[in-house]
Amino acid sequence: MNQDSILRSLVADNLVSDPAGARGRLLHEAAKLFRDKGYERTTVRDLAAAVGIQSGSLFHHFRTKEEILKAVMVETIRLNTALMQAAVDAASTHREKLQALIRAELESINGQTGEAMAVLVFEWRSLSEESQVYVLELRDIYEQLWLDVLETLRQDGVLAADPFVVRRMLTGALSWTVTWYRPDGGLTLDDLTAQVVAMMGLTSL
Amino acid sequence: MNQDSILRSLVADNLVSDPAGARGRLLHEAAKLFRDKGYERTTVRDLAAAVGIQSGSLFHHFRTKEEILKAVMVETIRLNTALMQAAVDAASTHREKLQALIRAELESINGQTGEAMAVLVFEWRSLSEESQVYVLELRDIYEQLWLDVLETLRQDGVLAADPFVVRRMLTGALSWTVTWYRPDGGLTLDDLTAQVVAMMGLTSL
DNA sequence: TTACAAACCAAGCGCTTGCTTGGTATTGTC
DNA sequence: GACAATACCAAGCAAGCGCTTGGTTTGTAA
Repeated sequence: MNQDSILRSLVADNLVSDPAGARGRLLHEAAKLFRDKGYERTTVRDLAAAVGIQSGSLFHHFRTKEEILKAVMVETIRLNTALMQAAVDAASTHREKLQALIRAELESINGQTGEAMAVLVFEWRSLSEESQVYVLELRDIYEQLWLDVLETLRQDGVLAADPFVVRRMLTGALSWTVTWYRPDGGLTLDDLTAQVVAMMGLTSL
Repeated sequence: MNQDSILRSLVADNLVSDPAGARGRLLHEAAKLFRDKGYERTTVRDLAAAVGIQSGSLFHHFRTKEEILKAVMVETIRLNTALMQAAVDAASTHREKLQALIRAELESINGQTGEAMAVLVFEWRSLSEESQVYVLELRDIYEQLWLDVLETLRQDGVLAADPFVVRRMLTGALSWTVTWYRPDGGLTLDDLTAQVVAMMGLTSL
């Protein structure tokens, strides 16, 4: 299962919009705008212009502006949960599984889905409370993947800290890369992954 | 130099507003509102109401709404730079200096200045570009403190990763605590500091 | 060709926003 | 007690916002 086939499978199940379709294109542009300007500063006119339609026409596809934000977040989580699951499954040892997770999350944050991931981190408060509840449930599945792997490492005696705390620290550390990491800065994602592993004192893979 | 005397000294030098004064109170309330609702969602009417005046009266103290955001950020950085400097100076060994920095930053993020620190992290994009440049300069001083300490640890052979990358990872990890850490959750800030140190494999202090 | 729904446009409504204005209390100073 | 500076209020303006409306085009299938 490579990344493309995972995406296609999700599209087929209607869990993620086809990036080539009208809805998918809008969500992609919306993610870009939301990341660059913030949700509040992005107007429905901006969103409409980005896909070449009138602002009013947006409301044919989405009932409210917030529904667009929610869709961006929901689809991003769905895609990334699937990608993470695949990354874990592909790795064999516990340490490799962690490394695979770190690498995959860095990829999510700084690669194709980067805009949407940044939105997930920084535009959380712009979601209505009920949407937050829904998105949070999806996120729990995603988080459990991490916690399971970290727990095994703890039992192996490789990790000294609490898995729960470690995961939250890693969430922050990895999310934050979106604010400073640039692929063309002489540091590849593999390098970055290695740095994180080194920082945790787990270099001896 | 305890925290209170540091604050008083900054107030005396007019680098930070007196928390008891009109301006200081407004900035404190603004930080709270900006954190809770976001800068864009907070109206000048909200800000005025929080200190019991009319919205128009705000513009007697600040020329624009954005100037309020900028002031919150600038004063927070000034205060925290001084606090960090004191924390480093008070510690003796290299490891203790790092631990002191971590502890101090956790305190900043989750203690008294927590609202303002959260604003600094999450409302960055709402600053005008020229304000960003100014705030960034202040931040560099602050960051240099960290880099110096991390570099010594690297030379000691205790830290395997690049100080620059480590600092950025720590920035993310520590900032992120604002989204999940609650002092009443059975985990003290000392515990949390210990967890971070443990996560970095530096437990043997 | 006809029928019908999905996709879209042009216009604008009602409301909220940041900020301005002209004037009135309050405070500090000699 | 005079006088200015400071702090504030009450009212509202211009612009921009999310979203609605009524009508037109486009795509699809019999």
